[in-house]
Amino acid sequence: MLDIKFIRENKEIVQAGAVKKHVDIDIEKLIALDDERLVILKEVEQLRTEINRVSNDIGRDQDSALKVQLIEEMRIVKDEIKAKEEKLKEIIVEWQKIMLAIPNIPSVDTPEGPDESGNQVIRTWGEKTVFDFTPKEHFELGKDLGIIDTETAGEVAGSRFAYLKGDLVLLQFGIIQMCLEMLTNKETLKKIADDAGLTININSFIPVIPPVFIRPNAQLKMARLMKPEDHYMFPNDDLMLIGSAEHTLGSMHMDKIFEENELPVRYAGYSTAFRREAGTAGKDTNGILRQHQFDKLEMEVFSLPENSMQEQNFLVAIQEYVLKTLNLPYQVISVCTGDMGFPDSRQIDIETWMPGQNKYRETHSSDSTGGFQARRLNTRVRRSDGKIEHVHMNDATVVAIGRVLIGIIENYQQADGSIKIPEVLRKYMGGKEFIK
RNA sequence: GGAGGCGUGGCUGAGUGGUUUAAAGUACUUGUUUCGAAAACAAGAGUGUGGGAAACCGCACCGUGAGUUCAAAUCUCACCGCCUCCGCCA
Repeated sequence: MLDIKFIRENKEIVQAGAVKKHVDIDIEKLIALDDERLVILKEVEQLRTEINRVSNDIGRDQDSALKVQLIEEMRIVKDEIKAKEEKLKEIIVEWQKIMLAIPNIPSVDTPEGPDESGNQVIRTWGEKTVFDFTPKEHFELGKDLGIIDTETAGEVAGSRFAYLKGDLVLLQFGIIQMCLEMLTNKETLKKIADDAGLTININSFIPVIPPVFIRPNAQLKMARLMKPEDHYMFPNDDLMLIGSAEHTLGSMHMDKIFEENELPVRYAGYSTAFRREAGTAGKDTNGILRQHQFDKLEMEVFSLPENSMQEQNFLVAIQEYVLKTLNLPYQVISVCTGDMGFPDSRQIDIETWMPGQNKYRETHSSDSTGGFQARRLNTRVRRSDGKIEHVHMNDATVVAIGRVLIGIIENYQQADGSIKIPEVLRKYMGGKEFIK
């Protein structure tokens, strides 16, 4: 959510931002409603002042005849307030509807574009893996090795589910373990920041296993995956399944105030993510690229406003460090206005080279939301001079399990159909060199 | 799932319808004192919102939402959360 004062003073910027994001909003209507809101608010407050003043007199007064008369008068004022408040309520309902529908404004360095075709490659790293045979896709390798079983999962749970088995499971937990060690090691974090040319406060990440259920009310404040059909809903319990750990990490501090010296607060949340994938029927149906259920390690950072841009650069540097450590070729993408998330001011994605498909596929995302989510969540910081303002929030993938596994399977595949285990992960797999 | 209790500012905690502008303590900020600190003493200070250049003024906020009343932290109802006990359970 944006600040109504900011909207009033910068309506051209807000309108232009929405147009770039292809979101329809009616700012003129909002401002007209807001004018009306302020007028009635003032009237209600004036009437209330009168009631407060007279009621105090009534409590103090001993003259019972006068009392009866004043009470009678106040009864009329009360009815007047009631009528005005009802009107006010109607206006606020309409007002909020528009406020919630206004997207965050894209940063100046965000490329403009209609959809993902407008995304720009910022940089690439690593050479595309070279094979002296024709590389296969992950689902074929996975099936032959008995480590991915989508057929049984299809019968048991339906499409877009899978059984991951054997060494692939050990590989998953090895990756997670490696990443958690990295995120809780100040020296490693400092090295990553230094290499990226960032001078930032190195608070290590706090590992979290968050709830996978969330109240729709809290989810609305995160402003993420907003269409109801994107989520698994449990109306009997007023709950929904999260689409990312971000949903329950970001809402951890709603209605809370940080002290300036606590920030940045960084979390690394490990959870299963659930997505209905409505409207993607027929897309990426093979294997584990696009699943209803996948595990993910996600970063969520609360920072001072002036540091949030650096913070996003840091998160991207961490993502690149992970891929470099695994020696997976990738490209970094600046996501354009037509493709970026509703609450984002700047979105950076990373696409990892998938030789089986012969293309880069999205494996990481990094969202800078500025104060947009924090305003909805009412998450603030008390500065050292006592002033209170909204924090800035960043979230970013460390590893999305299905997709990073595909990256390893396809890039590390051997002519005989086995998969070489990246050296850094072998210590988590009993020293094993190959999955075969 | 059943029974009981509780929810007040950063924290502790008083307040059961009307000079309550939410007591007091603590933590916090500033000052006095000191070579410096501690201690002591003094003063200041909640959040949001509307108006104002500012000083300041108004309104709202005691888990959330409705209601009763001239007047609600206080009474009523619903919901949420926490605690204790019982039941069930990895």
